[in-house]
Amino acid sequence: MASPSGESPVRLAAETWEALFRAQVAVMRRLQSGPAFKALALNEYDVLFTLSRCPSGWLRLNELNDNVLLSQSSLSRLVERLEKRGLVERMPAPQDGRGVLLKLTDAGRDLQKQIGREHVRDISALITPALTPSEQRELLRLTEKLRGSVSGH
Amino acid sequence: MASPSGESPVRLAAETWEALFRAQVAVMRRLQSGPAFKALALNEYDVLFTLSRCPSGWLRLNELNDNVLLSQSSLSRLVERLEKRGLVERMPAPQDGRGVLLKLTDAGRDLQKQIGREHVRDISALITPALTPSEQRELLRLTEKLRGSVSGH
DNA sequence: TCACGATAGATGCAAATGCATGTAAATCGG
DNA sequence: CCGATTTACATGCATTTGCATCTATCGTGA
Repeated sequence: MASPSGESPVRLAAETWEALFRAQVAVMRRLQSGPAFKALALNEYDVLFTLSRCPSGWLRLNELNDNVLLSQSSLSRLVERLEKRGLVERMPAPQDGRGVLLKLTDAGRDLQKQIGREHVRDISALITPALTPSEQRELLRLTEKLRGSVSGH
Repeated sequence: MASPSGESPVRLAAETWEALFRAQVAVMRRLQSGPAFKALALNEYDVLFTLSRCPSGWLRLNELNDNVLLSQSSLSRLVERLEKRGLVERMPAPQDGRGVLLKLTDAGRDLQKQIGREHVRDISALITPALTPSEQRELLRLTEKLRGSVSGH
């Protein structure tokens, strides 16, 4: 408890991260206990979700890896599993002989949509009673700003 | 892209969670690439950290499990590993014959402090340039509020 | 053009994780 | 007080993960 947070900038930053991380754990723990995660693990759903948001439909494996908290090799095998289950499709990258392009199959898109709907419902049930719309917008703004600063080198 | 976020409450909540989660992933990815995580995996450090913050020094295994994003069985084995490495000590719970109490050993406390220092430095280097102190305080407040609402049933 | 270093992804292997289940102790209902 | 249910933690086993390494391709400088 007790976070004076009027102290050193270093301490404030650490407390802020700690709070962000714990909130993420608390929400995630609740989400994972729901039925939406039976069919697909978090990281697997995350890959389908990211692909579903991709405008061109195709995404490079290494780009995917920036979004997901997984090592390169684990992502490689995760995608291999998704392919075996018929949820994603692979294609060698046209401009780069090393690369691999990924996209959702129809089955993958359907599954993502279905889980996504449940997911959104669960999230809303957790967030809406916790924060006012105005607070949510502020949290959205701050976390986007943080992410932009951190991943944009 | 495009998050008008003036739409439905459900959509706003989902976008807020998405942003929070991605920010967490982005920061965590950077932290894990640092040298502070060589000695100890995230979840292992997290256990030592939580124990270090515990006022009485002793913590029940199931209480620990609320803080960490791990299944009960995984936490059980993680603690077993930490004990084998001499970082934590176990004790049967006095009031409850089923329970197990945990505390840091001196070696565990030292290691936590050492990694914690590096950790705080890395976090500060990521957060401080991203958000003003005032923004950090607001993010801290919002995430603590969210966590309180979610974990407090 | 070609040797060299960097990058994308795959793979062997050991370690970590989760699910289902087991054991023991606590709690509850009658 | 006793049997049934629940809770806390441990364990067997299959799956997932990460590290180190490998192969193939790309980019670069001489």
